Amino acid sequence: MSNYNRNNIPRVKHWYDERVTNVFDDPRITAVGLLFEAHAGLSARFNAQLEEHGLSAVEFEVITRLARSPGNQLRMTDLAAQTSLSTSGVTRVVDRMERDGLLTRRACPNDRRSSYAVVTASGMQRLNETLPGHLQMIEQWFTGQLDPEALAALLDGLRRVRDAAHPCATAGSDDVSPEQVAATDNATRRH
Amino acid sequence: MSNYNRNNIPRVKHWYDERVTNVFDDPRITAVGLLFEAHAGLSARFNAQLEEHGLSAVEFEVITRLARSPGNQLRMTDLAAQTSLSTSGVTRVVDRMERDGLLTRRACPNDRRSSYAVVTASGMQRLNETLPGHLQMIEQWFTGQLDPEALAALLDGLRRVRDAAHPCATAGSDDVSPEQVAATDNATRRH
DNA sequence: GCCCAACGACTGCTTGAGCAACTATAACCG
DNA sequence: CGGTTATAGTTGCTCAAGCAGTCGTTGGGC
Repeated sequence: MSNYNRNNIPRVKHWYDERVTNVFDDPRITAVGLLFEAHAGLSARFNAQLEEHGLSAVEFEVITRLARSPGNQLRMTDLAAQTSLSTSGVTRVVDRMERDGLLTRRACPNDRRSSYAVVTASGMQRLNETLPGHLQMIEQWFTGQLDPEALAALLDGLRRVRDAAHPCATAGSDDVSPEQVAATDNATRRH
Repeated sequence: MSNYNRNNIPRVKHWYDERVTNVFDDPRITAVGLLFEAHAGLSARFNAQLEEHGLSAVEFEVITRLARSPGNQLRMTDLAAQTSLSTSGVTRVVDRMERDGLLTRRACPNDRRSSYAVVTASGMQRLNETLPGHLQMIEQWFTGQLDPEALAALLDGLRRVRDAAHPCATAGSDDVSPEQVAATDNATRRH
């Protein structure tokens, strides 16, 4: 370590003004803050709308992921891998949603250890009631805030960050090969 | 195909390919997924590094926000407004951090209802140990993933989404007038 | 000065999520 | 086959966080 970088803060790049008033007001922190606050803000908006339909964010994610899977079903483990939940978390969400009639468990014919979570007719109906409003919220607070080029740039940047940082979230899906999943999964999934 | 949009999903716009394979694979959902997965991925990376220094994400946010406030202190309520926590949540985080010697409570001289949370010397030291690695993580997984223009575009887009959707989070800070805070706060803060 | 509404912080209770331990099944291997 | 190991899911325990209710304090109206 030479002496052009006396403080032990990593060397800054040149995409921001170096004259910072306070060490803790680092532009990198601000950048992260921007992403996190955007996320928090959207979450809050979405939660409010989802709650009107009696769904929490995780329940909505679960039912959506099931609904777009073949047969409207997914094995518990695959569901856990696709969501931000642990397997025990999935057990409990499915418990609640089964109690509420949105989902059912179905035994897996080939493997008696596995069971599928399946969306019921009532669950599909709930989703159909919820989704239009949800898409509207997305347009209102997210995609509609930017013109097409800016949005494309934003999504492009997000995709790159996601690809770099995200510890995999598409197990059991058809658009990702299982080997690819197995390779990256479980390494950094949970802190 | 005359009846290709018989479901009640709102009509899609034109910044993406309209030929979707599945109603639930709407590009708007994908866009949100991108943002949320980027957030989740970064969170996981950051948490891992913070945990090495014995800090949770909220604790790090708390101590950072205190450290960049005048006097390394903030009233409990203002701290709550700046973080994603409720006031009772702040009470408990500060409890834990006080127990761990990172923070102290200090009575407010003018208002005996209020109390300040103050960073201790030990807390500042912990922060100084943690911060360099944290900034390095940000560069590694976020800002360093993109060239300057792409990053600027990303941040610009995020800023606009944040400004639209975020229900205020800078109370008690000097860069925002208190009236401005009071006006937007509490309206949509918590679901 | 007195009263009452507003405010700041704290506490009891509940909920949701993760980890670790456990059970049942499957796969592998000799 | 019989035994060992790995996998799928569930359950007990713990912990963090929010809501609602409480207590002390403040400040405005009279």
